[in-house]
Amino acid sequence: MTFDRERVLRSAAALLTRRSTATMDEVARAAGIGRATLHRHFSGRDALVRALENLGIQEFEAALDAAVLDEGTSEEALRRLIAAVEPSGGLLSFLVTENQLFEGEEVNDGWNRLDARVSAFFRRGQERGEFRIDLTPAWLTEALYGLVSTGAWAVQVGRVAGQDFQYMIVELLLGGARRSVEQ
Amino acid sequence: MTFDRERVLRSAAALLTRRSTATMDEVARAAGIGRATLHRHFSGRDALVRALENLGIQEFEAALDAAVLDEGTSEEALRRLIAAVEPSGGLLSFLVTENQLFEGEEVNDGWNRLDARVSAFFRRGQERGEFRIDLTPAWLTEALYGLVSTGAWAVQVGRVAGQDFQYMIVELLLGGARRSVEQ
DNA sequence: ATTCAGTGAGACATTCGTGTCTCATATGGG
DNA sequence: CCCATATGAGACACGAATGTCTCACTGAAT
Repeated sequence: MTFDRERVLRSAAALLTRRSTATMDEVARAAGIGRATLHRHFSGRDALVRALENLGIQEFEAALDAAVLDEGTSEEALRRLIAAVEPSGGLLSFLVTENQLFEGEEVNDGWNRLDARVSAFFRRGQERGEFRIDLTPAWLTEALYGLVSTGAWAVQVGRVAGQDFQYMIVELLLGGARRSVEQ
Repeated sequence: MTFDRERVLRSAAALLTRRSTATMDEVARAAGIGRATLHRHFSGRDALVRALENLGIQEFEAALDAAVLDEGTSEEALRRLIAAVEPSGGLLSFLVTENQLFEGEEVNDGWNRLDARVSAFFRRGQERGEFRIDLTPAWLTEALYGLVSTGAWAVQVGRVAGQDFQYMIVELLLGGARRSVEQ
């Protein structure tokens, strides 16, 4: 089979999301390639995880771009962001729970850049009077990550229907569980 | 040093939350005991993680009991639950991200029981008209776990002040980020 | 048909974590 | 004060995963 880097990384992400301790051999099998081939393209397990980090950062950044957060109301922008980020949910879920491992410079640079963008988005929303000011942008950012990660996990294990992913996350993040007069 | 099972489990949870791949030796060092002693009390790594699972389940169950969820409004009950669960935040954070590894029966029994209680709480709240009915109890349950876990993590790495833990989680879970007329 | 780059399978040595053991030491009770 | 229990440190073998290598084979381009 011809080597398809993108495909290999996808299946690796899917597998590692389920079992973060999966063997290099298992990762290779899951991708339908031999262990030797896997090693030819990723010098080691670290390199593989690093590549997954970069892929996740790149996809999240692309989602941020695609969502054009400074257009329309903050609520609309958030809905666009969650929609854009959904396909990367599994990968992000893996990275959020695994990012504890690395302290590489470029990786942290990448996350810091993303954090800054998301955080700035929430701050803008607060300044515009669309978001509550008693919840810090840093916390809202973390909560966004957490909910996306939790949502992707819940969908993967079948606790939540895949078609509800966006709605559940956005609605909870925006409106919370309380039943208010507007609902 | 005299062996303190509780203390060892606590430090193990704290360490494993940061790095889930930490060595048995590192776990022992972190607890200030020798590796041999650790092995004397926990026959192996599996047994250690299993003990952490049981401790977490036990603490969460105690928190559920302490919160007397069927007393007062659902909102008050939720605030009590989050307050009661805060001390176990780090441990739960570890278990939530790590429970993917095990498929043991008793462990799953424990989680299923907890899931059922939390889920039933949200369903009751919906029936009483206090919680939105367009978010499923299963999702609210997962979101609760996710936010508690994310919150504990955010506090641990210093992104959120420890004293804000309860407020941030409860407010986001109940009211969301949107600024509404009642705020 | 030939060549050649890339692949899969397997063998191999190495590293690392684990689990067990021994022994000297310390702590605590009788 | 003495004894018993438990601990810490270290040595050891074992197993698993890793990383490297070789070799035969495939498939595609020339």
